[in-house]
Amino acid sequence: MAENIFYELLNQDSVFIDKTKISPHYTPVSLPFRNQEIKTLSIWLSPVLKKAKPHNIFIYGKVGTGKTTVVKHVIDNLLSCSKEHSLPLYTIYINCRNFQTKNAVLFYCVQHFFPNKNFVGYSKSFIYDKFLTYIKEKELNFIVVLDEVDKIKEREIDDLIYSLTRTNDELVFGSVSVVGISNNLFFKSKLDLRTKSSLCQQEAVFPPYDAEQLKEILKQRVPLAFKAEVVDVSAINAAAALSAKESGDARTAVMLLLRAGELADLNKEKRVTDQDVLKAKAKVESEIIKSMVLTLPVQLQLVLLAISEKSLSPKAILKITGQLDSNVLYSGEVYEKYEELCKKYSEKVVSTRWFREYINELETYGFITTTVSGKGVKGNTTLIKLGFDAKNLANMIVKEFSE
DNA sequence: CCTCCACAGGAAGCGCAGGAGT
DNA sequence: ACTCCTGCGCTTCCTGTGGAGG
Repeated sequence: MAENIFYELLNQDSVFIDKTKISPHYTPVSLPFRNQEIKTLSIWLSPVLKKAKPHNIFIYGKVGTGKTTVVKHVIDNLLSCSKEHSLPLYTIYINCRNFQTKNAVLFYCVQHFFPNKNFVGYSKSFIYDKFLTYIKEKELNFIVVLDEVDKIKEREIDDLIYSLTRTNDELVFGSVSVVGISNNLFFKSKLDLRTKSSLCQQEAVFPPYDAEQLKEILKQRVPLAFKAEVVDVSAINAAAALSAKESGDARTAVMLLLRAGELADLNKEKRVTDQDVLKAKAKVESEIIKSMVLTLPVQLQLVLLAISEKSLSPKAILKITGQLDSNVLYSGEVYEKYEELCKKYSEKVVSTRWFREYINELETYGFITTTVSGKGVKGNTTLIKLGFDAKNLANMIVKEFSE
């Protein structure tokens, strides 16, 4: 009989006892270094316990600073407290990555109110009416958490916030409050002035963790996820230091240890060392890039592929004179490559004008950096430099196209 | 200094999809 | 069911810019 590798994997000694405890999706019971934030948020939301309307709240902080976890934690506390006193509190958590328009958000809420009914096909005004009357009749204190609120389409956001807050004018009892969470610093400046003042009545900023704090967070999680004494102190230190240097992001710190543990299992090692963490780093990085690339529209993927393939070809390295960086490309030659690739994968070719917009977009996403041409180049062109490893990126995208 | 090159980026407009109004 | 309207992605056209080369 052929060997079934699963038996081997199942029976093999693992460094883990419970992998889920070290995954980024796990919500820890205690939230170290966030007591102040929990307290403030609780105070801001506490008016609902007196059936009053809390202010709208806006929370800003980088990825992996515990925003979502803290909010969910506070909401849970609030719910259990209001249940005990049988208060009409109703909360909904929405990740706006999946609901990017005003109607999608309202629709989700109404569907949440009436889980047994199907509202597909009903008009917008009907949905809003249903939303309003439900809150009105039950005299609810309604709190919507809009996570990643910056993902809502630009024109929709003002409308959404306006609709939600306007509801309060129609209510004698009950209320609607919004908790917005964002990791985009520029989000606030894009808002309409009135929206800004209404959404950001209360504001909290979650600072990144430093290396010491990350170390503590990991130390708390490690005994839950790993067998006793298998994780070296140096491994924890390395994971904390690496992610503190990059971003102060607890999510990557946790991911680093998870992947390091998996590497140790794969190599049948009994311990997780700092070497494993270092090896895991490259893996985690490419995972992050991959998830970014996969969410990109096809056309942007093609442009990115053109840039990475062009950076790989030796022609690009030879071409530039003197002191300029060897991996820099002209926008013109990238466009030619892009045209070529479009034909190859039978996709539409966009005009040069729109191609420039694509280039700008890729820069705002951080995939590339661009500079205007200086000396040594005739005319006025944009020089493009890839931010990531060209070979990896190219392989990743090509794989996507040949599914 | 002028002209040309190789673009940047604004303005206007086009075709289409999908929602609103009737 | 039908028109009307609107926003989106894109093209076309155009003016502006700064170095290279005569």
